[in-house]
Amino acid sequence: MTCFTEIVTRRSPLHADTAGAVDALFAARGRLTTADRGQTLVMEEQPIESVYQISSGFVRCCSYTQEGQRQVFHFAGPGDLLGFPDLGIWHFSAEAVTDVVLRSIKIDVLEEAMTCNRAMQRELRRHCLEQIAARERHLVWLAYLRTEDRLLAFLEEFEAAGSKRGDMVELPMTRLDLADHLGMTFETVSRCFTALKRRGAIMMNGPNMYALSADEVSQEAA
Amino acid sequence: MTCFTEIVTRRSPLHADTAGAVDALFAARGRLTTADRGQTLVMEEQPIESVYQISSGFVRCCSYTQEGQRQVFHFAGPGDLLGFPDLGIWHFSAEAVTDVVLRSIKIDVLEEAMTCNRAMQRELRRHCLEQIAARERHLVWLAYLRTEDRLLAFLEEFEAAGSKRGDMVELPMTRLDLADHLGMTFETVSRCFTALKRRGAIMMNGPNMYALSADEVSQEAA
DNA sequence: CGACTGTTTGAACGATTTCAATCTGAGTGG
DNA sequence: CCACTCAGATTGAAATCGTTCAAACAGTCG
Repeated sequence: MTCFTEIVTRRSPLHADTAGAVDALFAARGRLTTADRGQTLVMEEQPIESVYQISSGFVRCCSYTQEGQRQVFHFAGPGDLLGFPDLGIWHFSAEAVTDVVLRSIKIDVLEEAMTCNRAMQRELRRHCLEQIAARERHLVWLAYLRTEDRLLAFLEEFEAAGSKRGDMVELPMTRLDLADHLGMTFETVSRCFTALKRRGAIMMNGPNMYALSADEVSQEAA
Repeated sequence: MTCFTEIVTRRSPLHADTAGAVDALFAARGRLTTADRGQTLVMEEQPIESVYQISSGFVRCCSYTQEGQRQVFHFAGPGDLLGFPDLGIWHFSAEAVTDVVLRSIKIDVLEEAMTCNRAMQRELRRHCLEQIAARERHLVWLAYLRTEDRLLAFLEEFEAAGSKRGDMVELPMTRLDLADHLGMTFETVSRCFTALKRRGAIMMNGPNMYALSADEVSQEAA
């Protein structure tokens, strides 16, 4: 119906039954905006004026400690929403990992659209729940997986999120971005890629294209 | 007004302006229930029939990996809510860390109360946002803090959450509970307590009563 | 062809886990 | 009242994993 066919593939199964109301709102009232690689879209603590849906490209959602260390919570891609459970101020910064195209709508347009719209409220609530679930999965990775398996878990989730092109998946982010997401140094990320290749868990074509090997995936299923 | 004076102290500042609607609902329609230490209140994946507010005692919210490892996301105490952003099924297990008293209300009573009640909807949304923020703080601890500071960060947050009694704070949970929360082994938790004592960051009275030392707190403020 | 950014690799060091032993306090039964 | 038991807590020593610091490599843009 709309032009979001490939976009919706990044959504979690949770959204399957209700997805649509928010997409429709962005399709109807979203203003197209662009941002260059490296540009900061929104900053933590700033007041929210608009909320966004990514059309193409990738964004890292992150925050910084007093010591200047960066924690990347999420790499948002096509179809993903930015700013949703937030009230009043952004609770993270969003920075373009690649050139990005997004649709924006004013926050009061969204709030108004949500009033008395049970479907949209429910969609928002599911979105919050999925955010929490994602953070908790992430927490388990950091707490229990050694670095190599942590990276593999990420690669699997990233592929499953729908970023597959043909038989290989392209990583839009650098080793340092991954390191700040996975709680390790970029050297360790690099070493883990090497180890996963050697172990036969993945194949790579250059530093940014990978494919999970079939037996590794079925191992996970078992 | 109600009997929740000391309970509300565990709430985050975020709630300050809107807190009340949900508390009032629990006060009016909540059924008192009890659970013994060790008892599982709700299990991950099970359908939600009721949601809860803790009156007294502590509960650990956690999930288990296939390998049986446990990740404790949150220790919920007096005033805290259980089951809120969830839709349909519990997304974590809740187990009593101490004997617990809680109020429960049927899920459809809550859903009905939320309909057309903007204040309650807003309160729920803030609650979701606070949950996400808490998970993200937690993620930063695991990614960037070494074990000793991770434990200290927890002790500070736990005291700030309002569990202070007199000048000492009582820890209701075991070293293993803490370990599964902080992503380390219980031996390391124990060693960290010893190190923090030696460093002068905390004082202890038995293994479960602690007080943060004043200069350590002001260090954090600086 | 440099210059630059991002990636890979090596070696020494340090932090945390693992495995094992010991200690403490609360509750129980004689 | 005391010895016994048991769960939880503490401590030690060796082994492992990840970081740090340093150097080399690759691809891209002027």
